[in-house]
Amino acid sequence: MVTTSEQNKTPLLVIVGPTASGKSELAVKIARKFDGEIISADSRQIYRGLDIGTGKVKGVWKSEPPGTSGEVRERHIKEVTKKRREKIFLYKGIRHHCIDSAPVRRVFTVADFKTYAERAILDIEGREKLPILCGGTGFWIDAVVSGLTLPNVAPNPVLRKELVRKTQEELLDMLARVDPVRALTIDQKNPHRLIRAIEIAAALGKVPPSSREKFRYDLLWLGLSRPPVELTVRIENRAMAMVRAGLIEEIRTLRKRVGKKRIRALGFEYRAALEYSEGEIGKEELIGRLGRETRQYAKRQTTWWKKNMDIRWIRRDDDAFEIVKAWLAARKVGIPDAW
RNA sequence: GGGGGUAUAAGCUCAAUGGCAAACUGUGGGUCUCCAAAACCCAACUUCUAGGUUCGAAUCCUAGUACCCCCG
Repeated sequence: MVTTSEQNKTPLLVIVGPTASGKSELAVKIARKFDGEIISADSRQIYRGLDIGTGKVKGVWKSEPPGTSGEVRERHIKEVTKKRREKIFLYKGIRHHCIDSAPVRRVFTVADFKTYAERAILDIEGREKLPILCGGTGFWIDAVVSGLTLPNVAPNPVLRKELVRKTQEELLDMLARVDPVRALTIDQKNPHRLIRAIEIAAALGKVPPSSREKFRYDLLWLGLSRPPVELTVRIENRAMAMVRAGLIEEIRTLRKRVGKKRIRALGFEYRAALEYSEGEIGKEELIGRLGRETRQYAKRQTTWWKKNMDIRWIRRDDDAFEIVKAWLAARKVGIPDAW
């Protein structure tokens, strides 16, 4: 039997698609069929308390039955006692990772996600299950699967506070002085990026060149696409469903825990819902905005994935099953490149 | 019936001493080394209608149309 390099790598199924395309449900179906676990790649479902506005699946937290996790027995008794009631997030019987992993108050970054997701993949691999990375945040997915190396510089709130007061020109000047190379390649009118680059340069002297690690995974990219009209309808329905499901109540609960500024940073649904709960806009406008802004977002997502030629776009669940089946079979036999 | 006012992009708010018709929202396309549902970039579409004055009109003049206000 031919052993290919692909076989030595961890298999990783990646499922992408615009919001409201139904990729979460597809991922669950695939997980059930092929014995997998899901890693959510969603920059906001990572937070506890953001459920309705993020379209989080209605899973439940359950204590892991004793003995399920092999490593638990290996641990020292004391530690076992402390950690014995490890909780897992289950939806339709499928374990989900990277959901409810951080408090809203904290800012969870791509770098954090990369760490968490990689740990989850190892964990799933240890249980000999198929890891399925599924979500709408393209940047987060790429950071994990394409091995994007992020400079090891944590956000510096003190420096940022100082920098946000500066104009875009001043920021560009500052960056040009410390790192003229990066100043040329950067999105020069984008204050966010300028601040981040200055922050990195302040810590490391200059911004390291963008680099990619070697591929560690044997990837299968699946993209769930919908005809534009159908997606629009799904998005409109989703907007109304969100309000009906209690988006406003969710905002009120959040308001007790964090300030308005933080809520606004949690995405357009939360910005709009906040304005509604403050009486600044009516219900009709709220729903209208949710629909419109979701459509715009879906477009940005599509733009992100457009250039990724590895994605196999499918429309029906059955097509996805076929492709996954063939991929797994090929791995077993050792066909180097089934596609 | 008489008097006064307003009219600028698909929409809304609305800018332009008689001198290249802007901004906002939306729409379409795009960017991406740590808040990425974020932030940013590019593009297309406009002066109510018809005349007149002028080298040149969104702007000044005349008439019309629509809407608003006041007096009958």
